[in-house]
Amino acid sequence: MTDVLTTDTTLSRRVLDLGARIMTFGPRSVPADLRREHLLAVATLLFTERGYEGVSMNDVAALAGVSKPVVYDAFGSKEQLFGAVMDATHEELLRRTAEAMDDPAGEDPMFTSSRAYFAFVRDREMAWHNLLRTGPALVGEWMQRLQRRHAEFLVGRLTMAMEEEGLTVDPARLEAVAEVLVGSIVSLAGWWVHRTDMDVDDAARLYTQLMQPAVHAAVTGLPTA
Amino acid sequence: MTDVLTTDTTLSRRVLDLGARIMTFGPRSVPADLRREHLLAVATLLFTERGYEGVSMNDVAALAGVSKPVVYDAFGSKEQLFGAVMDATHEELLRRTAEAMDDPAGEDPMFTSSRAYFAFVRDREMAWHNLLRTGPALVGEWMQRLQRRHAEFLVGRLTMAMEEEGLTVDPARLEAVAEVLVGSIVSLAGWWVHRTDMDVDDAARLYTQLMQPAVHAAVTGLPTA
DNA sequence: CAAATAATCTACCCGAGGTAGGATAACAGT
DNA sequence: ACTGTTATCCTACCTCGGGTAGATTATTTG
Repeated sequence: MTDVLTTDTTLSRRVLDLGARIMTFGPRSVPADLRREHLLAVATLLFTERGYEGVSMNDVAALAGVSKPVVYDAFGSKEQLFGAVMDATHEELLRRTAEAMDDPAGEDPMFTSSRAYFAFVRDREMAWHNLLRTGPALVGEWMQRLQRRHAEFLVGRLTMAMEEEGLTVDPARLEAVAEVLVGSIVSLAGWWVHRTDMDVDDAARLYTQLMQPAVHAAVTGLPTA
Repeated sequence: MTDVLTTDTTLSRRVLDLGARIMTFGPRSVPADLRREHLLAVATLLFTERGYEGVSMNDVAALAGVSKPVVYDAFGSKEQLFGAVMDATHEELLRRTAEAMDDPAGEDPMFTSSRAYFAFVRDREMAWHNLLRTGPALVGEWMQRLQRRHAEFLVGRLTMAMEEEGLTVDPARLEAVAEVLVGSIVSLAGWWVHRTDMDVDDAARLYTQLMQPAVHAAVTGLPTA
């Protein structure tokens, strides 16, 4: 509740800059888009630090030096405000990966873009966690726990399968494979569930066709196939 | 608010059964575990139909024919109640995929288990959507929108890459690949972010090594490699 | 310098999560 | 059977936070 300007300096920087520009307007009445921009910066800062339910609209208004209805005028609701923050943050993530794709000479774009992705996650860890992964914190974390559990289960299975064939694989790599398998099936299911032209078997076939090679690659250690 | 017993007959069935067993206790005072089981069934039903924020603790208490503190006695908070519901549902999902893995003779376990997964999603669509995917509904849906957007972006890129090499691929298949790529990188990043022994490049290398073959498989159409 | 419009504030509503404290039922031991 | 203890349950309340009504003040336009 006291000093908020702890972690992400670029975020607080932005808040302060916009705050300064607003100060130049004498008593009050600031153009709507500037206000909006400022509020967005403030909200991004707060949501990043404390997550969705850790921040009240009063907090946002207070830190922006303004009263609540101003926030509601600019963004219609808390969810829309949060959505705008997510959008902006995700936009930056996408931009960074896109740039990385065709940036240097020769390097595999899949490698460079995923590197950009991981780099973003690392140096904006709070944002990634509170904005892009677990919207509303506690329940979101529960969901991750479930995925984790699923992944652990798969690790067990994979280990068994490996042992049967007398193969040994780095455990960390197995974990990674499991994680990728869970993430991709969840994601694929979300895409597939609204398609009427593929039945369950089609989906399973597709999934297997896509991910089987990934598992294979992890086990044999071949870079590309 | 009126009839709740619309979609999932097995859920409402369970609620009614437990309700009946409770009726046999004359005036009142029902053993704690039975109460708990009943409440869990009621909550599962409601959350499945209306999602996390569509259901109040009052709703749960009312449909269970009981007063609010009873619910709070059994499960400490709304989040814990929802968590218990998630746990139980996810448990069933896991059980079904696990059974499918080593069930029949000979078939590829990756295929059979993923088929079980997709089958679950199809015939428990509300549960999958409201319980396992988007905990708190509206914001969760926003997150999915972002992933969707990311996937669409990738579809564009993949299409370009294909065209450059003079390849043509079924658009639906491209979408599936994109979905799988996004889901797996999100998931892998969530796993990796707490590891100190892998830097950004390691992560990107690993991801590329795993998923490159998946893309390749989609393009060439080879089932397994 | 009015009239219309934009920006802002104070004061409030209300729904929902959560709890305090008491009442009633079930059960134990004597 | 009676009494003390424990388990179950309810009524009545608190509080916090999202959201809004309506008045107030600034800014622009004719």
